Amino acid sequence: MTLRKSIILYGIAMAVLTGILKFAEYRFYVRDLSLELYLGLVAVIFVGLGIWVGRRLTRVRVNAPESEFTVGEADLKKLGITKREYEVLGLIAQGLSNKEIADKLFVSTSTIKTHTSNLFLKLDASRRTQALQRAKELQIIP
Amino acid sequence: MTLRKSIILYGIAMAVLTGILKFAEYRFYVRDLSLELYLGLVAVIFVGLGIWVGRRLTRVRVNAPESEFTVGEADLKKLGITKREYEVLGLIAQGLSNKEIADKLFVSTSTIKTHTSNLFLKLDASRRTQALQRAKELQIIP
DNA sequence: CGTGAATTCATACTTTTGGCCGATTGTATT
DNA sequence: AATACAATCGGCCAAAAGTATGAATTCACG
Repeated sequence: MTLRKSIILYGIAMAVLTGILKFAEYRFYVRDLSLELYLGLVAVIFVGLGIWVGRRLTRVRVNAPESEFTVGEADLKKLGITKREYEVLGLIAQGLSNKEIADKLFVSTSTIKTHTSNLFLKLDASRRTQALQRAKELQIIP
Repeated sequence: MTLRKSIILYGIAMAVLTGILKFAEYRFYVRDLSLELYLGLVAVIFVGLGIWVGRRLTRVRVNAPESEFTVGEADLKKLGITKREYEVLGLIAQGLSNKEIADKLFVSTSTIKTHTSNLFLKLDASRRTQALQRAKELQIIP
């Protein structure tokens, strides 16, 4: 998707360049604008284009560190953490109690306890705060 | 510092532009390169300049969020959190139990419980996980 | 020197959490 | 059909955490 966008982008850039050069060719015969003004216009246009391209390029580099929270679904599988367990983990991170989590997910506290117990096994923790710490280390939560 | 760099940057850009326009004025009389080639050269130069400027601009935006961590000692005072309490808060964030914290600080668990209770009051929390969440919100812990 | 804040500790009680058992249901997968 | 696993629930007990209250000590500051 990003690759395709780049291709389209460069295609547009080439088209614009060609168009400007064609216009320049036309200008070569007509010549009623001052050359300085003309060059200034071209310069401004291409500076703008350059900024746009530059931001495109850096946006990739910028988004890379930002999206280091592609919530490693691979890590989740590697640890054997299920969807439901991960959901519960998130709510624990929000500071909710078992009761509150149970109410929010429309299940009993027993179920939440089972999920948390399994989470502790998989995260090698014995307290929720420890589980949060480990989960942060493993970068499976923000 | 960033402002000064920007000023210098724009100064250089203006100088280059002026220089190119002057050269163009000269070219207007000499005219031995094809206009297309000349325009292409200008375009390339200014695209490069644009990219450079664009990256400068984005780099500022990138570095800003990185340095957003200054353990707001002002916030601590505003909340009335003491040094010892903050110390305990940090150990809670590391996933330690009251007993472990007590051992690490060479005090009794009673003391830790008192500190945590006071922390909960000041952070408007009633659980350690909730306290951690609030503390993160207030940016007094990473 | 007194005052207030911080730190320390204890006791008693309630709530929450965690560990350990077992069990049922539904849904894929083989 | 048989197996595996996710999700659900319950009970029981113990440990940890949290609440309330009171009190002793230390230490900075006016």
